[in-house]
Amino acid sequence: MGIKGLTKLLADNAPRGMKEQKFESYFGRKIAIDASMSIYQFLIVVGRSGTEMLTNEAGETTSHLVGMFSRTIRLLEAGIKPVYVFDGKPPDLKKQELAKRYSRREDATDDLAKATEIGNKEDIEKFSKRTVKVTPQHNDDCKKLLRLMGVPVVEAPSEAEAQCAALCKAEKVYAVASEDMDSLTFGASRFLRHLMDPSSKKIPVMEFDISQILEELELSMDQFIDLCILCGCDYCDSIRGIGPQTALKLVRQHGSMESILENINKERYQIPDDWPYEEARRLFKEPLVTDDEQTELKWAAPDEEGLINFLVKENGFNIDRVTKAVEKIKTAKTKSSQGRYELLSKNLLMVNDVGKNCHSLNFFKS
DNA sequence: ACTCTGTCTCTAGACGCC
DNA sequence: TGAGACAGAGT
DNA sequence: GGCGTCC
Repeated sequence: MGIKGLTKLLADNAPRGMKEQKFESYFGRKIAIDASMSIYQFLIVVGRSGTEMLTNEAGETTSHLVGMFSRTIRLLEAGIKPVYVFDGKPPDLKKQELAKRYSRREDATDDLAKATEIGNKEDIEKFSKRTVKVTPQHNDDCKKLLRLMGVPVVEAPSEAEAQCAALCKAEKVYAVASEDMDSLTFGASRFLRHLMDPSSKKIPVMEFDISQILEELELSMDQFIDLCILCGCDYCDSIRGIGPQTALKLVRQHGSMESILENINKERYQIPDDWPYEEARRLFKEPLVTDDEQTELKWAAPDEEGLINFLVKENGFNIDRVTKAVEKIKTAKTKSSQGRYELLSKNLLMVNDVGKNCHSLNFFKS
């Protein structure tokens, strides 16, 4: 998934487009997050021991709810306003990639069966994680949870990453938080990695600024998209023998994919038959996203009764934990409700990029 | 020397208690 | 899945 | 920091 080798390419060629930030500096910010990606991680790791997971009385998995609940509280307590974006129907070009993932899961399922037969605990642990799949039920559970928590949910018509980027471009959120580099290819103006990594891991939040990156690479956005397709994306094969370095060189030299295809040595580089680079390009440049100006993202008060019904009664959560969490959400809401502008003007919040970015009112709104 | 490819590896949440 | 380390091959 | 628990 994502764009092959793009992190390193940017680190080497556009270092000024990436900067380390403190987790705390996102106080008051609206941040878009790909929900399915988060759910997937939770299912892999939360409360897992072999094939055993956290479950409710009916035996249904609750790991995704536990993970989503505690992470979201953590974000709210940091004054961050998360927007979770859920996947819709994947574009046809992604079918190949999805088929690959499906077959990998099939392999893992076989490996898991063997390991279970032999009783190899380590292998059971390893392979069971690879069989994880996010189902519509998981998604629905988490939508319900988030709505009860008063956190906005966006249902993307197609790719969640594309919808996140669209929210960012429309300045409805400040940035997209993801581990997936194709957020940049979709045109997110700001992109955060490692936002969720605890400070104990000593990994700082890395903020990517697309306009700075383009400036430094001396590429237009269209050229950047062609660069990403050449490096290798989810939508089509890349050209054998062309990696990040060569891709960057070719785009700089020829300016566009059409020109590259006209000019490169076709003996050395085999272009795949019916290579759908134009379609891939279109999916990055004009992805299917909802774009309703009316939909205002709202962070509402938590529904305590609803949360107790859903989490405690239906899913076996500890009631004290839930009521305490509700208090945390309320406190966090009060604290951050005065907003970023007031805190900045009172000098209660120190950030290092104020002067550079405060030319627009939207800076404070998103 | 540089770049790409394949293969192997590890890794993946959050919290609180000790 | 991704990303780092490494060996090996091609230019 | 290591380790068990969350459901």
